[in-house]
Amino acid sequence: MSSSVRSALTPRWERRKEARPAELLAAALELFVEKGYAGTRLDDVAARAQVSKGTLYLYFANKEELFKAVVRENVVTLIRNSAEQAALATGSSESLLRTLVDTWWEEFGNTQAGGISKLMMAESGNFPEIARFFLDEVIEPWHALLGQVIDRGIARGEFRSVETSLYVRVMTAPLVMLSLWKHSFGPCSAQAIDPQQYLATMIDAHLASLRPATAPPAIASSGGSKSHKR
Amino acid sequence: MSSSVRSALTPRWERRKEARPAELLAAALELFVEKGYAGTRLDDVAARAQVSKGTLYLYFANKEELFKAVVRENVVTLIRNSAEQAALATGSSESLLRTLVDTWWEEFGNTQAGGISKLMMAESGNFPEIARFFLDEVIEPWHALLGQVIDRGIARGEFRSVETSLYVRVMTAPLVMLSLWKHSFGPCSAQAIDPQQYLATMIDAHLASLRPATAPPAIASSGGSKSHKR
Amino acid sequence: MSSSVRSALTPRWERRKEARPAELLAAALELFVEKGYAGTRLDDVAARAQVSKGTLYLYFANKEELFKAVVRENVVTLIRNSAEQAALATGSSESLLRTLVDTWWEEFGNTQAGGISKLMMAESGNFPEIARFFLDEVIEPWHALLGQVIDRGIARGEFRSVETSLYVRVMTAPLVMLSLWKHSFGPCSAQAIDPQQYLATMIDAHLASLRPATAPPAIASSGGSKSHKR
Amino acid sequence: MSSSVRSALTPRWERRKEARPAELLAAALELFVEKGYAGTRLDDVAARAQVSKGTLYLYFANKEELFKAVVRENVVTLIRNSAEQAALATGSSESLLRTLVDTWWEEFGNTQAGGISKLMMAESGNFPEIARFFLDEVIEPWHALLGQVIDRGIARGEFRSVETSLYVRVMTAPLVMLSLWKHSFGPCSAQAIDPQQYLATMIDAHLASLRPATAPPAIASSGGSKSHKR
DNA sequence: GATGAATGAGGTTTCATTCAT
DNA sequence: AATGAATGAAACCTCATTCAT
Repeated sequence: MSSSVRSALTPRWERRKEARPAELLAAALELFVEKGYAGTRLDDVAARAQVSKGTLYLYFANKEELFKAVVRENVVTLIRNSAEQAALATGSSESLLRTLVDTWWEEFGNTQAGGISKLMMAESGNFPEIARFFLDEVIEPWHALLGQVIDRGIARGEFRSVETSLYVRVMTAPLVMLSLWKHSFGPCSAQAIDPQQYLATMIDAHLASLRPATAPPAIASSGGSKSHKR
Repeated sequence: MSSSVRSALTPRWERRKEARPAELLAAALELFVEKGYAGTRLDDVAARAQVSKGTLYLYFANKEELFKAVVRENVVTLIRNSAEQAALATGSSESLLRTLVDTWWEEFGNTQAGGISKLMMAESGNFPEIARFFLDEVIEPWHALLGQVIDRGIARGEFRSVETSLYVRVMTAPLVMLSLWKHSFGPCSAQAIDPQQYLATMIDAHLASLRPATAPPAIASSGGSKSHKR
Repeated sequence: MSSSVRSALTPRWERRKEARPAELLAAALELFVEKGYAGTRLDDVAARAQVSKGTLYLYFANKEELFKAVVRENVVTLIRNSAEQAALATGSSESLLRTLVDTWWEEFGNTQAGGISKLMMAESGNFPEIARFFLDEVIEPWHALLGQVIDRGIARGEFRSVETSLYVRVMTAPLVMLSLWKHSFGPCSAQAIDPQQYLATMIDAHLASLRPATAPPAIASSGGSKSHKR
Repeated sequence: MSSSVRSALTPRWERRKEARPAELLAAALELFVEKGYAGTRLDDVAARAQVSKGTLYLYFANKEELFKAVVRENVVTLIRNSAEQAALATGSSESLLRTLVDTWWEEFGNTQAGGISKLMMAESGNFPEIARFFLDEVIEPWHALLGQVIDRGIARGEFRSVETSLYVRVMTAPLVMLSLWKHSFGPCSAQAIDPQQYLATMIDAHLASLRPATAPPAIASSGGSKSHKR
């Protein structure tokens, strides 16, 4: 409410001023993801954000800080997304898992922010501090969230017993790889992967894997993979 | 004949000369993996190989060619390894899969060359040509090899029917991620992942997933994960 | 209008900015002429223009482009000069020729830009494109201009008939050589050539050569060389 | 005589040894003329002479000395040639001049050594010492020789009186320019100059110029240009 | 707040020169 | 005498960063 009032009274240039950091971060994200940290020139970031190079330095102390800000900025979005997921705890654990995976792709993996993962993979060695941050704020929460759902399934007898801490990693790997692929080999590869089919294959595999050995609920198990085509 | 005589008499520096390219490539691999392409200075490569900067240029036309040579050099080894695997096609498909995964880790993922994967993820955008090469010479052959084993299992009734082309990707993802992790977040992460347990979890999950719905051979299925300590 | 106002108010550094390219080109011209293309270091060009090395690259993409710009910049001046000459078409062809030669020396040969000729001689092999440019924009126009005057003399019966296209080259050679000499052996040679006397000798020789066989105007013929003061 | 005896007794490799410097100088000459001093790499010189780079240093202390040797080597030949010319002092001064010019072209201007002139023009600033040498050993002797012939013509009443010291320069300029052209703009220029016609034009012009005002020997004067075949 | 011209440290690359064999 | 691998100084060029306006 207050924001709408302010926007009406705020002169155009002042609104710009407040929008600046976001514009700069957006431009920087694109370029960092596309070219890597070292390959990104601040000249280009400024050009893409349509400001002068000097302006960048009004908002970010240096390239490193800009990079960190890009990661942090997009990481908070991720956290927000994954936190939202945590709420929806109704229904079967199977459907919960399916929803979680689908949402992950829509809200994160398929987002420009998904490129953040590639960035962190490539640059974590050079920015341990920010890697730590990403680990704490994104990876751990995600593992926790996913682990909760699996533990819930085990507790309710829907899933067999597994070592959750490892299983979440195994299950997450195909998700992250899908995102990485999009930003790395994807453009080079002739036959593109269809994300929906890939995700369906992955979730079906794991639901099959998690089904208790003596499991009778075979009704819903096979439906998923067929219905999930794009 | 003369060559064998020569090798006995060959002076130290001449033997060095023949070893030089390999030494340079080894030094370059380490640094590229550690610092990334742009972050690696040729000064440092030369220093680590204990030669002068100029010597690098006797063997590689420029930094880009050095990079390509590093990838190719380590890639041919991979190809050879994965090709060797293809030969051993006896026993149950389950044990074949287990062996394949174990060997993958020992021969590639846990090797310094495993860092190549991280390199390619990070730099494929800047070197499309070499990315294509990696795709053709490593990824595709691996997918084909893994696919053959799965298809074999399906044909023999050991596995349920799956879309192999997608399944191999889903199954490969945790392997690659394990390797990536080691070179990215690994050093930052407090609690290290135990590779053996991780691999056991992954292979058990997929064997469970692949087991036919009416699967009777439940005897051997669970043993794997428990026995793979360390 | 605004521009004239601005120039009065324009701060010092801004006026510099506009003058920069010219200052850089001037410094570069001096050094290229003095040391040759390869012998000229961009450090020195920058130093002579009292800017940093990096500033050069704000205005010229690289050394080659700087060189080309130097030639082009000075070539347009030459063209302008030679074009001006074309206007003066009154009086005897003899006096026209004398004026042309004198002006050539004053406006071109004796100018710093005269060093351009030396540059082109030395570097035309390495810069065929720019050589072509020089040929089209300087040499050809000059040959055409000189040829017109000679043809005029022939048409008016003042000169004997000669193959103009060749004659202009023969006549131009001593001019160019004088200019080259100044930038090559001149500094080494003990006894300097007096340009005025040299040019007088040259023009007298050619006027004598061009005089029709049955030529009666012997009065003025010998006077020229003696009367040329200084 | 002694040389033929020696060549018979000298083993092949020893003759090679003596021939080496000449081969090296020949290779160096070609490259210096083609690429200029700085543009010539010793690697290429060695390669063209089919020896290793180190071998060059057995014969020449460094690049500069090689350059000087190239100039000297080719200059002594020139001197010898021009000295030989001095001997033949029979016949009319006109025919002497014609012969001198023709021989100059055949023995020097049209020779690969003619490229030396271009070299000296371009590099004299960087090698004052060698420029001095060239001046003393080539330019001065040539001027002297040409001056003698002109003075002889004046003394015998065949030529009008001119300031010889300047006239020789004016007359030499077209010769040198022809040689320079061949190594500079020649390859760029569409319509090639025909050397014979050019030289005929030049010599005819100067013979016409030198003819005494009351010149009666009009019989032979015009014939030259027409009779110069090819 | 915004600009963009200017800087200069630092990287890649070249090539004359050396020297162990 | 001949080699050619190795060197390292020096050149070109880039780009993050500063600062006067």
